[in-house]
Amino acid sequence: MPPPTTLPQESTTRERIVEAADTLFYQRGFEKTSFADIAGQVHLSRGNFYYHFKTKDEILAAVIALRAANTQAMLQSWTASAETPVGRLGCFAEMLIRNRKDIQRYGCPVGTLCAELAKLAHPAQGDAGMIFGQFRHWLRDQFKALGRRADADALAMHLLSRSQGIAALANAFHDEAFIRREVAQIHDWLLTLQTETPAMRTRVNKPKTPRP
Amino acid sequence: MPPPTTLPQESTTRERIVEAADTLFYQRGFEKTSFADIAGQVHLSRGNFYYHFKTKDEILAAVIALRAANTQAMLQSWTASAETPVGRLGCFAEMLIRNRKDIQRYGCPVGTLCAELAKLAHPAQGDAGMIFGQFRHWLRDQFKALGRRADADALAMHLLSRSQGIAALANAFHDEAFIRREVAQIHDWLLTLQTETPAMRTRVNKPKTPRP
DNA sequence: GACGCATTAGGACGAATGTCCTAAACTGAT
DNA sequence: ATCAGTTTAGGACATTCGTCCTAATGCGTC
Repeated sequence: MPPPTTLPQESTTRERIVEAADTLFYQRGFEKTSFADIAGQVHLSRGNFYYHFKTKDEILAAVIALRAANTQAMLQSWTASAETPVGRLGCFAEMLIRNRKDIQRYGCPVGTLCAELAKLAHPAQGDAGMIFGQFRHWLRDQFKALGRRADADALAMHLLSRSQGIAALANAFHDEAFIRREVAQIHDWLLTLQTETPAMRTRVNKPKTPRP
Repeated sequence: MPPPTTLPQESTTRERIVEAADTLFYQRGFEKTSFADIAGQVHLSRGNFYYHFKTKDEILAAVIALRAANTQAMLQSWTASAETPVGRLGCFAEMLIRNRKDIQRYGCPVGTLCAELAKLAHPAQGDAGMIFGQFRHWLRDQFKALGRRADADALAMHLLSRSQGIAALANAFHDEAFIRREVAQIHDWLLTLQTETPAMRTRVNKPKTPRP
């Protein structure tokens, strides 16, 4: 068969492997998930993995790439689904509500993977961090659209940080009410940003409180 | 030898094992740290561990107990070292600055351990979470002393959550400036709490923004 | 039917792991 | 010096891991 410029459907099997690995890496962690675990989920023989993925790090790279693609799609859907920057930022916050059950059980998929890879000093650490970067840049764009050109990145990091903290504690305490309370706070904060006067903005810029 | 009511010095070796395990669990994670790793640090033979600790979970329990004791001591020192509740809460925030190097490399010791144990569905999950509980209750007491009797626990969870988010992102991005910026924000926020009027307090209580 | 290629199954291999046993070494009291 | 109890060293054990090899199978094309 001549090599097609675009992959045909190439990968029913490969995709199923990557999706199973994605789920297992999230639920059990990267290190704890073995070839046998993934093979069991996909009903494949263990040794057969060598055909699709020569090493475990290759699977990890594929999972990170999948998550990056899913993240990009999600960010685009948020961009399309809300008219205003505040509405879009609200979509980001609502993600914590939507995924609250998984978050309480397994934490944030991005945060826990980054933390694990950091401890392993794994080469893919930076690639995993780039998923955070996707959120960061998208959030930054929304804050810029809000008129917060100067401190858009700081605000993006702040909001991302808030979401990470909420996920971490919701996971540790299995506390759904806490998630809802904090997300409501974030919505309130976003509304104050929308209606803030330019004079209030400048106060927030460099070192002091972005009025979280 | 008759069993002394208080342990003598019982444990130079045992203490050294637990301290080495504590460090390694933090830097490499619980699963990734092996008996051989700890033995190497303490210059002991691997098999000898069976004498001191019959299973890896026993070492984990000892490490968690050690961390709980260290946490208690730290909280007491904060209580003693500052006159005002805001000053004490500031000590908590400053911990992020003091430990910024380790946090950037390995994340928060408590948060990353809880996250790992949650994924392993480990029985000691709740014990590790109790270290978060120590911080939570101490913070709650400080907010109560501030006059925030009604929403003290929510404020404690909020501040704890902020610190977790900061640690998570500082770890992912290796960004020291971000830590300093966010900690400065927290200090500013604490000052607003100190000077807030009772009228402003009530607005904050139940569901809406505790004016983070 | 025969060939070529992609895919699969099954297992071998060495290394590492947690656990456990046994014999030696050390220690203090008699 | 002897002895009992504590501590240590060294290695056995079964299991699991990531990796890798080889033979068989499926399948479309000639």
